[in-house]
Amino acid sequence: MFKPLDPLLHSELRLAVMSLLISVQEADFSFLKEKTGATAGNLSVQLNKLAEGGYITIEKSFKGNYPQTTCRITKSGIKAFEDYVNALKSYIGKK
Amino acid sequence: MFKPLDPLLHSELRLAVMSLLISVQEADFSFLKEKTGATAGNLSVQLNKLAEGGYITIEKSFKGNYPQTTCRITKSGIKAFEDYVNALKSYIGKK
DNA sequence: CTTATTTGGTTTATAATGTAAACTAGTTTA
DNA sequence: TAAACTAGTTTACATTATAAACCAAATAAG
Repeated sequence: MFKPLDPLLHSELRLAVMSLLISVQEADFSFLKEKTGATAGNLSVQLNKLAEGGYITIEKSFKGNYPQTTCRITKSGIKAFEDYVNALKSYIGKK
Repeated sequence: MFKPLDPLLHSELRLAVMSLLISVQEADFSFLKEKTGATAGNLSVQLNKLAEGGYITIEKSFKGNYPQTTCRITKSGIKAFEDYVNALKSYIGKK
């Protein structure tokens, strides 16, 4: 009847991040912060959860003098996102 | 960019309940429990939250000797569900 | 210079949420 | 009449989400 919803994706902020990363393939912390409107603290926590789950990679480097955190979605992240969307359709109907 | 997701609906079990009530218009506790696979305790809590939010009504009666809890979706519940689905599309793309 | 402000975050404390287990109240079956 | 079942509710705990506080360094202002 209802497919289970991956709890790692069933979160507004994490879902927004994944949605962005699917379309851009690479994004830094500030970009994600601006696009999602999240606070830095919350974003930091949620990015780490996605990374722990293997859905994204987090790479730290420097851009000029400032530190920079770059996120990319992984193969398994793309798969998980697609599965999540399909599961959702069992709840909301696939219009 | 991303529309906010109604937190009252952004819950696996509450979403499943709303999904069922949209299609059947009326359902008793046992029916919802069976279809969602939820535990009775969890279902009880989540139904009350939906009722507090005005998304469903809960009516208590007796069916034979047994107590019976009947749920119906409200106008505002239908609206909220539709809004939620539309908001979701800003995250997952409207395939 | 040196102090304030900004960038780019992380850590931590608290509030909100979700869930199962335990409980209530009564009914049916053996 | 005792065990098991229906139909839930309450409660306690674990998980999650979020903002506030913090940190380190860079830049800007006086």
